[in-house]
Amino acid sequence: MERSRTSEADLRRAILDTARHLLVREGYKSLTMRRIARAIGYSATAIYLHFDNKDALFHALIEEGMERLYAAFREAVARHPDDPVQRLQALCRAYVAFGLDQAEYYEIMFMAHPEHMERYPAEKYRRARRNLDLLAETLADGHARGMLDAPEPRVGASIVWSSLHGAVSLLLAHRVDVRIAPEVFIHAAIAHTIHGFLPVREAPGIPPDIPPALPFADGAWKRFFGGDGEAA
Amino acid sequence: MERSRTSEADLRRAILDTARHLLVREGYKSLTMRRIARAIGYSATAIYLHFDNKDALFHALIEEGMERLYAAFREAVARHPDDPVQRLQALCRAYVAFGLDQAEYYEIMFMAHPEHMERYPAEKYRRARRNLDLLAETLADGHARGMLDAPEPRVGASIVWSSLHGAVSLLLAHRVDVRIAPEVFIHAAIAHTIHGFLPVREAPGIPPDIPPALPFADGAWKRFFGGDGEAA
DNA sequence: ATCGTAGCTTAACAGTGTTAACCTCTCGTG
DNA sequence: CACGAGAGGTTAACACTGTTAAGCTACGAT
Repeated sequence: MERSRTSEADLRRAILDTARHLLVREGYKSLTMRRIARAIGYSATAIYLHFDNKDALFHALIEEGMERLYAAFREAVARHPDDPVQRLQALCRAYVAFGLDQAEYYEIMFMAHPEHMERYPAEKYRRARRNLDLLAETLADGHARGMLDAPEPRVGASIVWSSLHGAVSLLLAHRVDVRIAPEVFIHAAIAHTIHGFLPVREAPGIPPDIPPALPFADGAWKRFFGGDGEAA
Repeated sequence: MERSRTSEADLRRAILDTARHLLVREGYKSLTMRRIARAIGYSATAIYLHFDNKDALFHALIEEGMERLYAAFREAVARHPDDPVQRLQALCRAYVAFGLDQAEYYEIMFMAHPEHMERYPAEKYRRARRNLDLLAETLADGHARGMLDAPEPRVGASIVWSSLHGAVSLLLAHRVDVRIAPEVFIHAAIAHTIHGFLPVREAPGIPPDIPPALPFADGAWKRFFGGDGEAA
């Protein structure tokens, strides 16, 4: 139809833009090949000339999302160059804000079912890793200054991510107790995430460190981790 | 075919069992109406005589899953009737163990896309709420004894859930950094979750409480929460 | 003996992702 | 300039999906 917009070979660009818009405006379930094609005035199969399959299109969108999140993260870091705790808090806020504000982006980035991610090349998660690195550096900084208890920043960064991801995904799925105001929940989630890295004081009945050793006696998750050792 | 098993009108039971087995053995994507039907020797439409639609079948499975989780939770509570911190830890372990051991159950219970949950009657989440109640009671107990800092147990319970859910869902999606051993990550996630409720000590540059007021200056997530006020 | 209906069937619809075959038009080379 | 190659697009089709409409069969009650 009005094919003037995609005059050159940047149809790939048009596909991605349309996919993103469709995702944001119509929602996840409306993101189908035929619908994208119809929106840009091409046939569905034309998409396959630029993307191997729907997964590949998803991966491209995920990379874009990671880039956006990274931009938000860097801005948060730049805003608090001195205080690592404040910086950590700014990062947490940036993450939650990104997740709620760009909900559909977040969904395909972090909530897409593993089935879609099977063929995902682990290579491409480098962009995602940069975001974790910013968290790890902040934790390491705070640990060095004695303000945060994060002896293993890399693990700590994943914990921060994991904790915030839980909050965002439950919010997006509307699974949080209705009697709790969203703002309260968000504030509590961020506070708890940071709180978990603050040094503890001795108190009655509290071991200096949460118990040691293996978290489970029996091999509960062995079945799960038995099959494949790689992740991303 | 061999329809002797479903001699009576408990075909509903057979559908649920088959769906669960199929889910566990073949994975999420193989859980289709036709496949379930074929497995029990009925036609696909026969399922619609016992369930309104696929969502309703999912809901039934979710309720079963919630029941199982509740059983595991009650066992954890019974094992540590005295120490709330130990009890909280046992609950955390039970949750993670359930998530990893019954991965497919966990997926439809907590990771199914909101699209599937649109028509879900909020009423039915009462079973889910009981699990949160056990967490809340434990937090309240610990708070009363000065061992845990959880002034609002109901919020705290959701935070615990949220935190663990993040860990489990990232593990199930194989999204955790490959350089971190799963056992290490799991232990750190549980430890951090509990740690977040331990009283802090004064330290250089750390405010007594993580900052007050609204977590965001601009109305970042307003678009998200603007539309619908109900959740579940 | 007949009617109603519970319980199940087949046929069909509107979708989905994806592939194969074809068509057209431009561009580099003999 | 003529021509073959191939880039970039098309339609038709396959094997699926959830779901609905219509029809069949057999049994229990009147």
